[in-house]
Amino acid sequence: MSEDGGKMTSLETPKARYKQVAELLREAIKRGDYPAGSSLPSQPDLARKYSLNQSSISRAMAMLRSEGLIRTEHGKGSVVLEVPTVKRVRRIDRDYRTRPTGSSFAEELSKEGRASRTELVACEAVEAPADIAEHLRLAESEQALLRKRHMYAEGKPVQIAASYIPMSVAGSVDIAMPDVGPSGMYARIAERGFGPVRFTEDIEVRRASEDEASFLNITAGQPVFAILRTAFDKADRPVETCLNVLSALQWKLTYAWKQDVSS
Amino acid sequence: MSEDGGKMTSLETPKARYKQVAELLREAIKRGDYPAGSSLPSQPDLARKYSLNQSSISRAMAMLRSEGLIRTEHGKGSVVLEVPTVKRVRRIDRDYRTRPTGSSFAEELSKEGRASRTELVACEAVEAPADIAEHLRLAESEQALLRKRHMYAEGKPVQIAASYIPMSVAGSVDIAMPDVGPSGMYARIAERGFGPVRFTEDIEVRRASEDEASFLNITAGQPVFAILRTAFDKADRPVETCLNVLSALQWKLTYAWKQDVSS
DNA sequence: TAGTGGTCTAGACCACTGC
DNA sequence: CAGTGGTCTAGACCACTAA
Repeated sequence: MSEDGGKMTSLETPKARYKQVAELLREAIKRGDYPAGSSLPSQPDLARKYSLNQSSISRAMAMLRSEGLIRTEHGKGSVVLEVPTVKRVRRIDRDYRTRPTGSSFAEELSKEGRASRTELVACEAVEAPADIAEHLRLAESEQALLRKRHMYAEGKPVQIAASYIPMSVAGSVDIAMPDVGPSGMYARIAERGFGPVRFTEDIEVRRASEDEASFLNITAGQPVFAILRTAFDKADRPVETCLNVLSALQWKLTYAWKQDVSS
Repeated sequence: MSEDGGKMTSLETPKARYKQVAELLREAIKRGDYPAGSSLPSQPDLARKYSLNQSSISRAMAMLRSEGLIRTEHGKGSVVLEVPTVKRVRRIDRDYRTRPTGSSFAEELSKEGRASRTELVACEAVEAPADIAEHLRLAESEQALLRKRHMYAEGKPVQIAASYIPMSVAGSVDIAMPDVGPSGMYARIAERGFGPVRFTEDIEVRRASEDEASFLNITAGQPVFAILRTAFDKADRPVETCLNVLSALQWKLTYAWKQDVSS
């Protein structure tokens, strides 16, 4: 706290008062007065402090919430979130072999010295959602093997991953049984004669659903990356597609590749 | 209009009323009752229609605004925006030669049968912003040649592009003088001995500034892609970096590449 | 239970727009 | 000028959380 020791902090009116309150709180958070994980003062307290109505304070909080700075829980209060903006590196060049999609999640993080953990949430044959089915060119009612994982970095949830493989490619659910990483899956697929040689990644930004927000520890409606990677074999048949969902405001994506201009 | 012909539409209270109003308007927009470009009814009108206070209606509008569905102008009203979600394709494979970064903006669009236009906004030597300077590894106070463009698809603004080239690479401002596309620029740079062979693209999502929102015809604070592509020459020296800003909710990015797993 | 945040009203004032 | 949206208040009620 630098200049707001007293009870009264009169707000002038070049801008809306609730915006000024949001501004002050935003600065206080950046300054470290309210470190990540700590709670902001209650709305009645803030209302008294700034001589404002609770409604106005509530609007200020809504603003910070929509900026992804805080997370509010009914009956409890508002806690400050972390805004790490970490890099997620996906390399695309000729050096990659066994992991043609970029290194695996765990490896990317450990390279940066960050502990990580992956949790298998589901592994079963399902009817794929429409957009997935389209990418995999699934026939009517053809099922796909779904492997859904939750991924954590240093104990904190960061990504939801759902991999779909046509049952005609997977053969049976057993292919994923001794739990293996994505590179392992590609090896299994290759053994069955569907080795991937071409990849596409569609990057979309959309608003997080309630479920996604709850797991990722953000507020519903905040933008998330929905990255859909599809692998094709030599016959240009889609053999796997994987949907990754992660907070768009907290991660950067990096693509890198080499290219001879002369050739 | 399906079920709201009358004046009264009583709102039950499983959810907040302003959310229900937002929901109804959202559906009406999707249904086509309010086509893109048209205005919604005024807030007093809506307040009367739903027997609500103007404040509540205002909250509903704020919600639609934060979803990128409408754009509100003070004293005028709220107009419905378009939500195209068009694909922007960036290919990364060995077929690309003169345009190693993916085809040029104009070409991508024309491939989809969409008219496009590029407007040169600035072309001058400047002090580069800190993050740009870092990517270009600029020495203290070394200037860079800035080429800033505004890009339109079918008359509508879609992208802001700012290319920076170290003056030591560009030689002089003349290099960009007869206005050329990005491929042309790479050719010029190559003639001067700095042909790019390696590229990185950093994809970040952040909230649009007032200026960006104004040009892109979205609301300030809406998420935008900030894509920073950097080109390196054989000596691994950064020779150009280009920042593209475009609405994240209206565009998809696609990366595609080939990869021999066997090799 | 007391404290928290979320919603809503009735009424008010202001700033901006267009005529 | 009238009409628009943006803000704010005072007070109220509710739903949720914790002790």
